[in-house]
Amino acid sequence: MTLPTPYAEEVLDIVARIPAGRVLAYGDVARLLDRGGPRSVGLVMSRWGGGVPWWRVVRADGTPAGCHAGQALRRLRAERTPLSVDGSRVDMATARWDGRWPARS
DNA sequence: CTCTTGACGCCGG
DNA sequence: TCCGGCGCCAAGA
Repeated sequence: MTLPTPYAEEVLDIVARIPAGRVLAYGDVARLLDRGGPRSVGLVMSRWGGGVPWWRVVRADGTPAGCHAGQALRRLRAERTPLSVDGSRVDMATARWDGRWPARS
């Protein structure tokens, strides 16, 4: 297991800040960093995503990525992330994080 | 420097 | 809605 590259550190930092109950698409992370692309982010998550809330990063259409789909859906549901009616994907329209901290009461 | 590899995104059909 | 195809970008060989 090689150490995270500087770019990877930036990606992981963003992911670590996603509030519970909200999500980001791979492409969103890249745009917030204003660097790289969706695939680069995916590559980082596959190698070093284990230390951050990886289930809060999903595809642009709201479906969790790859082999962890089942696990991800479980966790998302557990933290009350808005899901589609059939529960198979995240409701991106309401769950997408804008990069700002949640409004507190 | 070139080529390949992905937990991706978008645009048709 | 569900595919297929092409573009995308960091990393490593």
